[in-house]
Amino acid sequence: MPDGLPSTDSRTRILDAAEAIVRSRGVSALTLEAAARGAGVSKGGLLYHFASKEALLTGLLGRMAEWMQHDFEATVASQPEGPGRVARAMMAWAFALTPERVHERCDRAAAVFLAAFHHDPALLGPIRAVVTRMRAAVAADGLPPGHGHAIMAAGDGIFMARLFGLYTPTEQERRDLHAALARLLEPPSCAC
Amino acid sequence: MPDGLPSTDSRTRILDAAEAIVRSRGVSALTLEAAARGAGVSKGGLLYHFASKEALLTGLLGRMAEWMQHDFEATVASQPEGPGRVARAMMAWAFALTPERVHERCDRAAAVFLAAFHHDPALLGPIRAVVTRMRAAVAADGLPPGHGHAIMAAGDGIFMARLFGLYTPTEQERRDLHAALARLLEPPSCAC
DNA sequence: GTTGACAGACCGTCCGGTCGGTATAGTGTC
DNA sequence: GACACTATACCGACCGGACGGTCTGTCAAC
Repeated sequence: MPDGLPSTDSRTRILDAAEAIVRSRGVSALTLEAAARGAGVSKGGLLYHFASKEALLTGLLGRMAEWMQHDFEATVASQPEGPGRVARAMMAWAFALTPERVHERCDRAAAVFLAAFHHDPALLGPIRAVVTRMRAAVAADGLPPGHGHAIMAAGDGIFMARLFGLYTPTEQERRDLHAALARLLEPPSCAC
Repeated sequence: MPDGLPSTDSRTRILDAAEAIVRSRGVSALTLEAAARGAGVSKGGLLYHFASKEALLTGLLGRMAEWMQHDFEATVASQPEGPGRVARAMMAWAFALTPERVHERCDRAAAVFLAAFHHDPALLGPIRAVVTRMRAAVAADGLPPGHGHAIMAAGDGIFMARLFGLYTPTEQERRDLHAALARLLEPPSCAC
């Protein structure tokens, strides 16, 4: 056959299909049969690769945790060294100039989050580990205490807004938000 | 009979029980039977008051939206007038001195959020309306653009962290976070 | 002929929702 | 005040469908 889209291995296709289902039709639509159909395999085929629904979700989360870790590290590495480096990376991560990529990542993460959390909150363990590492990196960033965490919390907040579809900031609002948070990267105002 | 705890009306008891189930055992444990048992009525009794599961969730959300609106307005009213009043209220709301009350509200909101969202994201409509009003109030607050929204986003972020159990800031971290965000309430630093 | 990679019929359970019933309180009416 | 009727609040057996998971079968490749 001519190599088309389904040339990737079944495992990956199943994970992609599961993610797509949650994104488009919600957590409650993620059934084994639906994921199998989306990946072009039968239910039995899916269960051959993932022995249970929990295994499927674990696979989804593992992939995402790994990707988060790598992507975050890469973003930090792309920032110039010096105090606030990690915080700047955080802002670049959350407010990158190309919103499409941010939204893509955001939506995928949201889908995996919700699906795993609904099945069993304990499944979020790998994500918690990544977040803990991020928080540690932010805290040891050379900024005054709390500043990095404030930026991170704000990033989480707009993530959540998107997760639940609470609101979508306009481009201008995003820029203003970015500018406001950037103040936290500067040294505290002098007392003049 | 001596008026004891179950003196409240069944409707309220059912809503309370549903909330409690989601908080203690997760969204997937919220079944009509479980909620009925928790409220001390039968499944038929529950369905007498809430004709469907969706009606139950709508009731839960309506109650919470109403409470959010009232509580937020009261917090704003408790702040001194002037620029940044709404933003200060936001901070007081998210970082009140008594974490127990914040956590209580936070956990209840989280439970309702998740349950409704899982059933049908469209159910969050009333919450979206409240959030939209809050954002409008924050934007017309007299602060430089973006500053209020940054504070609000940070509050949302720590809410989400608690929602998913990602991390729990220590008391010191909360104070530092508060101090950092408080900088956004001050006029931008002078250029000295 | 053995193994890896599936297919798909089937089963048990669970859950939302229906429905016929019941106890109690209130209301008209003679 | 006895009786019929109605409405409210609730009970719980039952149904139908969906879903996770099992199991047997298939089939090409080595």
